[in-house]
Amino acid sequence: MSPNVRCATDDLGTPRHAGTLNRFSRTLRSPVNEDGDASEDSIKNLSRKPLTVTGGETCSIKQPKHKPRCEQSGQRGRRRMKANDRERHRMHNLNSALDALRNILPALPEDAKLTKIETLRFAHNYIWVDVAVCAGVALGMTELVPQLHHHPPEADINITVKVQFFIQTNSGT
DNA sequence: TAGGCCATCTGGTCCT
DNA sequence: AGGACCAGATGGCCTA
Repeated sequence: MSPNVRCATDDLGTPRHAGTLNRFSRTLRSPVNEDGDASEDSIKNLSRKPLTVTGGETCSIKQPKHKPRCEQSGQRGRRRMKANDRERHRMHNLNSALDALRNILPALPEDAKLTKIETLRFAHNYIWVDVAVCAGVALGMTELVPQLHHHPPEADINITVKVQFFIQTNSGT
């Protein structure tokens, strides 16, 4: 089942998306593999240019951001570097999971890549409408099911609210 | 050029 | 003690 789910307009509250909803026509920002593997991206970013940073635990001078702020030596330094490594790996895993989620969402134009927040909101909407369709079928609201698939986002909100209301009002019978 | 998104570093907190 | 998780800070990249 692959309902024509769209992101609700109010789910994308950032000014960038407000009104236009043109995220699907956006060009691909980073060269992630077509398989959704972020490894290439990660490699690219690991080799980024040195950055500068202010402040720090014991260092107040500007230092490259993607290098340790302070000279990592001694046990403390080793622990910090190990922790950084784990954190990097953890975030890569998180990104892999997001890519997997992107891959199972309804097809998008090839040059579009949902951002993290868009992916989560899209998935949320996708699940919600899917549940609403199942509930509508189960409750005999067959006239609403096609609308769930074909109405614009604004209508989706109204319909899902209607379904929710219907479920609530009929749950006791 | 501003704003959005992102990766990374970092210190803090909680848990085992 | 060490690992997992989190949030803040920072700066690069990209698009409008």
